[in-house]
Amino acid sequence: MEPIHRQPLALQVASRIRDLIATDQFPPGTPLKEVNLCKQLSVSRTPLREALKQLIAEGLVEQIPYRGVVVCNPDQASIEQMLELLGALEGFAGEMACLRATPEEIDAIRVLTQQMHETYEKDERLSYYKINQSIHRSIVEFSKNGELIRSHERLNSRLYRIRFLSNRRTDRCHTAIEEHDAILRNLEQREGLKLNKLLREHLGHTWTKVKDLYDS
Amino acid sequence: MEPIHRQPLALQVASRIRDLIATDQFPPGTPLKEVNLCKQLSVSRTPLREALKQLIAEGLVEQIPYRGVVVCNPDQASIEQMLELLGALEGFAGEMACLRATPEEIDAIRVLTQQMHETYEKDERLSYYKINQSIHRSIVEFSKNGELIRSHERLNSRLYRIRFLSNRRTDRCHTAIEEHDAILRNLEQREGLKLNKLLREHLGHTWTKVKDLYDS
DNA sequence: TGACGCAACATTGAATACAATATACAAAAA
DNA sequence: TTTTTGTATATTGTATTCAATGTTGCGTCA
Repeated sequence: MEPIHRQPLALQVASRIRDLIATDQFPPGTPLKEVNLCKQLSVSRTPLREALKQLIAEGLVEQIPYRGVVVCNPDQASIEQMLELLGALEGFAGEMACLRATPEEIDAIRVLTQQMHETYEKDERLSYYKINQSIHRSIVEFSKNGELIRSHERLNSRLYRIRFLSNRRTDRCHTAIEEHDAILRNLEQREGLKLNKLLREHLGHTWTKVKDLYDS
Repeated sequence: MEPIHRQPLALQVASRIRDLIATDQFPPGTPLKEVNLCKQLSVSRTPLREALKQLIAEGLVEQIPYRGVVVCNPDQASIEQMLELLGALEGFAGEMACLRATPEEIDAIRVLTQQMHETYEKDERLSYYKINQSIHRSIVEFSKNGELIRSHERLNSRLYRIRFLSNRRTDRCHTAIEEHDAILRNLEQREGLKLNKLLREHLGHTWTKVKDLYDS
């Protein structure tokens, strides 16, 4: 039988705060005062503090001794570095996926890419964004490397907000679609090295879009 | 002016436990019982629990609800995946280092490589191990990507113990030395792609050595 | 008028107390 | 003898309390 998974309160609290940051309800710089949050979330300070410790370890918030915890406001350089690393991770994952993905898994990517086209045509920003994320996450999963999957997940969650804002506010661009077609093709043909390069460049383009958002 | 860095108790506790795990004083499977550790470290449960939360986030220990925290005992598959990822990170770091390292920084690698030779000849295992670690850490630093540096640091700390044991118990092998010479050469000549490949292979060889240790 | 110092307040850091849950062992029944 | 069940104990999960530290604002003195 499938065992029942329990969620300690601290983990639930951490997830909640993570979402609040990702959706910009807690924008960068927001001070996370313990007593306030306790009341809002109806938990006591101990599990809240443990949740904050976890978010600190994830790099989503930062703590200054005796000054409290605030939502991180990564500068351009940090975001560039994060995207550079994300590109390296996804590129490597793609390379491994070419070796390890099953035909059925590649089919799944094909379906998602098709859906991406449709949402792009209809200019459905949110769906487009989520499908895009699914594709990238799937490729990483198909690398079959659990450590890689977790590392990618953590880093991606820190970039979620900024990419979300970028997707919503910048003009849609067709090159991203074309790149995804190329990604699919190279995955189908198991061209690991090319796919690696392609994914790294793809993330590089994401950076230029995010940068535009910052500069404006 | 450089601000004064304070160390909250929880961070100090986390560092201490990390060391205890790395040096095998808390071997895998050791249950980390809160009240015991409290007394041994002379702190109360709150900072200890916060420290444990951090170690959980790092993947060094795992927690089962209402069952406590135990030191992780990664199986062969996990270690292989971790080393595979570490290779990808270091390879990418090397590639970036070729673009960004200063001549002085490359000099530093040269010195370390020379020292490595000396400790190898004298069969000074511990020094050899530490210099080897320094070289790899330096290359990653010279990538000038803070995110990459931190990711590498975290993953490396989880592998510290197993690599330490491997270094101590397996025969020394000359290919590792030769590989380091090649690494230095390619860094000097800014051959990013070759260095990337080289570092990935180098970590792959580490895996075979660790695997031998497990199998015996 | 400006700067220094003191005091009150706010907030985090740490410790302790209490509740919930799991495990182990023993007793009783089949 | 074996299995089951209940109870005691140990351990974690959570809440509350106390202490340490930082900040702010006001008053006083130069």
